[in-house]
Amino acid sequence: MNYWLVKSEPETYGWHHFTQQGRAIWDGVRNYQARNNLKAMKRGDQVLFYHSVTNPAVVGLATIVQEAYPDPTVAEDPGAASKGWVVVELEPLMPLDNPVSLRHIKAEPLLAAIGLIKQSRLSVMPIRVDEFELILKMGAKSSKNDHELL
DNA sequence: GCCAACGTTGGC
DNA sequence: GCCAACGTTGGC
Repeated sequence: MNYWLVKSEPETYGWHHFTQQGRAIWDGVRNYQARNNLKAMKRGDQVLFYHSVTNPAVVGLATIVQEAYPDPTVAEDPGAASKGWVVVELEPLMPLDNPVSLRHIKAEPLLAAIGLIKQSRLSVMPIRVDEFELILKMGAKSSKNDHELL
């Protein structure tokens, strides 16, 4: 099992929209490193859903329900066809009771090496299992970490 | 709105 | 192959 984080701007495609829809085709990724991460995703992998730009925070947990296949939106994107862009499909598992803000992530020494901080512009990235579990713990209801960090 | 980080493009 | 110019992402 692998763990990942994907970013989305809530104004464009937020957690709420995702859960209403029930399933998302993660299309439009046009960065090679992000694409390689999409290709490495396996069915059942767990994915942290992160809101970027507006109130940046991890807001929910999702899972991979369909592994990578060619991005159908490439058809309307002249010049992109040869670059091997792919999509995966995601389904929501659960929201975090307390969204874990970027502020809190930066304040947590155990998360100092997380890709979210190290490579702030990457939109699809792997997460270590210990980082993943800690973020879920921080996002759980009445977490000890909230009191420490707030 | 500004700016830093960083990826892409194109001239040479 | 180098590098300047430019575009995009995303935090603040």
